[in-house]
Amino acid sequence: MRDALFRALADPTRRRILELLAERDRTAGEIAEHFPIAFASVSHHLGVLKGAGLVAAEREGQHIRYRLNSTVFQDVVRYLMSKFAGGSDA
Amino acid sequence: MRDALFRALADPTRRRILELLAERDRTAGEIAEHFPIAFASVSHHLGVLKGAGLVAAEREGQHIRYRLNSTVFQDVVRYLMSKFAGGSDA
DNA sequence: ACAATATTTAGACATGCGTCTAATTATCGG
DNA sequence: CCGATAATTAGACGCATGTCTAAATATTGT
Repeated sequence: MRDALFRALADPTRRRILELLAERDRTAGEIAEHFPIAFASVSHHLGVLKGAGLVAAEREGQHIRYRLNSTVFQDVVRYLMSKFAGGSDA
Repeated sequence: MRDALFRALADPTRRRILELLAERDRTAGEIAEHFPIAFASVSHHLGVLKGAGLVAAEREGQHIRYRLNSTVFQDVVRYLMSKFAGGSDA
């Protein structure tokens, strides 16, 4: 579970997708436009992010709209701070 | 740079190593004892962690002592909070 | 200098992962 | 129902990565 999370964060394209979704919710197509790779590849990345719980998807007519799940990020932050950040600004 | 960081965090063995080092500094041998994999494999992981700046190594006689670099963790936390944590407990 | 201990490096191997194209599913409008 | 658009799924391919064994390097003690 935490494993899927960190593995999902390991890819730069996926992190960029997350940043885009942090600005605002977007459809799969809108996201894909931002990358030079094939549509299907972006779709694959979205699946990985969804599997890790980092994003949620909802169909909206012809489109599928993705949104960030910021709760999971807070979990990651808590994990990192509690284990490693070692007290200074944590 | 951030890439190496997140890639380093993606492996569960490496995260476990970091947790061990969060408790206290340890030599490569002490770390390796905690894992069922070959000594050389642990050494490889230590190299990855070092490459990502997450740990530092210092020779100490026959041994090499590893310690956590908590500054880098704070950077990760800051990145995650600023971009994604979206305000609640962040 | 030599043997023993600690650790890394080299090379090989299997599996995982990101990417692609092609095919499939789903929804909307006429 | 059909054609067009949006998105995912399937299958293939190459490269990255985690693991192993064996060899190399470094340090200590005799």
